[in-house]
Amino acid sequence: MQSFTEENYLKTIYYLANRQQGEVSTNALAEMTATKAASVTDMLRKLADKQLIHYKKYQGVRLTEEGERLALQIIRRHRLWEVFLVDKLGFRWDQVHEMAEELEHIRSEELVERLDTFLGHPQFDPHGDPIPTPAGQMPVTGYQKLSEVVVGEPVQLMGVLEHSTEFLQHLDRSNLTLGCTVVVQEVNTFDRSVLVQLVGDRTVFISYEVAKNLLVNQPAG
Amino acid sequence: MQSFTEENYLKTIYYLANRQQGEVSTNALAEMTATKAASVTDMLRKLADKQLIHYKKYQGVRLTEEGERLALQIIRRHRLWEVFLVDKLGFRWDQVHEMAEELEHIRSEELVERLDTFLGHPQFDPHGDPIPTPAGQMPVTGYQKLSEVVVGEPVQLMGVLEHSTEFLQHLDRSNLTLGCTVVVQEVNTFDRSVLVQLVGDRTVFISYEVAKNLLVNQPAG
DNA sequence: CTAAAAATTTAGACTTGTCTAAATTTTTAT
DNA sequence: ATAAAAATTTAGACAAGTCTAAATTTTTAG
Ligand SMILES: [Mn+2]
Ligand SMILES: [Mn+2]
Ligand SMILES: [Mn+2]
Ligand SMILES: [Mn+2]
Repeated sequence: MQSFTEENYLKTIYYLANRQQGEVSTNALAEMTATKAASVTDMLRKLADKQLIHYKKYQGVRLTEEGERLALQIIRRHRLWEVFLVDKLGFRWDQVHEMAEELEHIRSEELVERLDTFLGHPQFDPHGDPIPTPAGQMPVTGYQKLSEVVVGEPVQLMGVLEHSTEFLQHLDRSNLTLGCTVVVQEVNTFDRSVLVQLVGDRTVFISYEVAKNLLVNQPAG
Repeated sequence: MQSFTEENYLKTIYYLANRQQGEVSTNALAEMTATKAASVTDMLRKLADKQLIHYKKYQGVRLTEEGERLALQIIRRHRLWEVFLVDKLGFRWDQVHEMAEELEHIRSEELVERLDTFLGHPQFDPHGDPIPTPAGQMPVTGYQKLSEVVVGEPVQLMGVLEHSTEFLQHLDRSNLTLGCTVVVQEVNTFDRSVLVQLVGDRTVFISYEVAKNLLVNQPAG
């Protein structure tokens, strides 16, 4: 049984490992968890003792199989609670992350599985992130960033890489919602901003900063 | 902002104060929280510093107005989550207490109020306990114990005083569900056990140990 | 290759909530 | 009324998780 803190470290290691190559560094963890490197080192020793991470001093860290299984379980809980908060309680997608940060630590296998059933076995959370399976597998999605899409290709908005309230509210104000279809009309080489056609709606200007945080999917075909 | 531990102490003080007269003792708190008296003393000093309790050394403890408001807020959350677990997720009434012990500490005013709305503003939890108002008022119920009901009076089963899994499952096995109407047919003076007629069903034998933990209401009239 | 910079770990300390053992206060019983 | 018992508090300690400052190791640059 892990503490809240240990669970948060596991989850953070998982995220960092999946957005760089190779081992996760002490400093990266310190920044992400808003603590100091010395504190991270202490925790890494503890997680290594519990066989949840592979850890060699000065060499960075990697989850063990068991550690990854636990991390995915926590992410599953987080994302299911986010679906609950949006679908059932009517929160907006920019309001739910902090509450899910607490709810994800509620410990009961049966609670999570009943919640999953109650929600209709959703595949994605309100931000388009895939929900890991009960067995601890992360579904793979073949999404690419909107910033990499070529002119003329109709694509569907499937997810976001940035989860801050500010970013999500900015998307709302731009009428960009998950599932909507867009066509890139123009890419400015100077600042890499793009002009997109919201199918059945208006045209929207999207900065590179925003475009590189939007995930899209080619519609079938 | 209080820690989980502080919240649990406040809740426990509230419960103990409402089932005895006057001040709550250090030992009673130690037993209820499964800690030692010395630990309780330390916490009482902290809660007194925060003005959540009235505390004089050796003289027992009493909630301040603010302390009571917080205690009732926590009890409100606990009971609403229990309703959610039973009504929405389909748990049995004997399965939900432990999960609610964790869920009650999730901090978000808006979450609780949206949950309340989602559940249809329930007045009672799955054990018949009244749900405190958002403003922190505990509704009063004029229930009496089944052990005090006289022969011949039809009464309705409204709540339980004991919440253990064993007790609740025992009631299930006896076909005693909240809301059912019963008539006491016989009271054995020797052991105070009672024989009751389950209206529209069979006759059930109820020991004093069980009867004194069942709360009933006179049906209108 | 080697010295400076950067990253990481170690040492020692603090906070929260807990404990045991000892001291103190209150209650109970003769 | 007073001694014994019971309840409570104090003293000193510990584990978890954090911090700052100092020491160590690795990386980077010249
Ligand atoms: Mn989130
Ligand atoms: Mn999410
Ligand atoms: Mn309960
Ligand atoms: Mn209850």
